[in-house]
Amino acid sequence: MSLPPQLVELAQLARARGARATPARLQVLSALRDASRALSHHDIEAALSAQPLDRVTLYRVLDWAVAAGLVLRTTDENRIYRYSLGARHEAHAAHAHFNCDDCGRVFCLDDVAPAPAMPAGFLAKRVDVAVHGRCAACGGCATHDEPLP
Amino acid sequence: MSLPPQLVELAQLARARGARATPARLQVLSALRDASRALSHHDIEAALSAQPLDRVTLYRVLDWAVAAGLVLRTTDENRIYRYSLGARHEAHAAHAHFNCDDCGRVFCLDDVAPAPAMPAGFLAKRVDVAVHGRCAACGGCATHDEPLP
DNA sequence: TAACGATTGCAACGCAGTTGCATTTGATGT
DNA sequence: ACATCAAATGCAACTGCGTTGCAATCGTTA
Repeated sequence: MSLPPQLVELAQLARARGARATPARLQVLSALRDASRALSHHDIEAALSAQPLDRVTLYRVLDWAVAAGLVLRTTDENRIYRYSLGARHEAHAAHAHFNCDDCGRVFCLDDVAPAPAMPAGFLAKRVDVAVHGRCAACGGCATHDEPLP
Repeated sequence: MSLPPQLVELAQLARARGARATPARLQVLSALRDASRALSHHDIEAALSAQPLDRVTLYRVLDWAVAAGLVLRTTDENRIYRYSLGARHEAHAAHAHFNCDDCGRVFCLDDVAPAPAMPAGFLAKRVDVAVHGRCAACGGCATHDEPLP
């Protein structure tokens, strides 16, 4: 069983996490990698329509990928999960994300924003910073494209 | 049909917005006012179990209250709406919220955090800062939880 | 108080995500 | 190459939040 070249890398990713490199996983990861935006469950189903995947299997593959740290899951404004390939962000005391309004992708920002001042008596445990705008790939400010993280 | 004193104020609120001061609305607003935390649909149903309200009516009352700016609706980590009595916050270029992990209430922070540094080519349009922790009413500073580093 | 339109209750629906279980299959040891 | 077995899949049915359509009811205003 020789794998298409664009999938061997993904297969290694899966196996490196102690999981099987199944067609379902490779197809889903591949679809996410090729996507120009963060995909919903429906989007992925549509992208894989050539080789249909069971709804439940897709959910389980996505759960696995998120747990394995291969995929980032976000909740959009309509309370729908959207998935994008990307590194896991460990639980930080503070972390910052960039959400592209155009393609929906999520980027982890290296820079950690300082916590705003708290009113008296308030205890801040974690600060989530979500920056919304346009990423470089979508022409944020008409400069050079940056490679994806 | 005289109104209990604790409801007349709410009735005026409703009528001031061109809406009828119906029992359903007064009960829901009253429950939210008395709550020590942000309530989900279920929480409110439970709080009104003495005088049951149709599920749909509750959804519609809440939709109305949110649209009228009487109630703040947030989505919790499980993609469930939670409602709390409070003023509507208009769209800012940047705004900061404090979410209490204990009571679930949401507070608007006056202080606006500066945007973190953007990678080249990224355009930041809006920065949402969500601080999670414990509010003063829940004893934020009286605990031994680790503060931010 | 009568009338009208806003509001409610009911029933049925839609959709995202989950669970249980029998079957299949990728990786491993021989 | 082949047998093995836990991991992964597919199917079916289910849960739970939220919505829609419509007829009946009720708050407000004249």
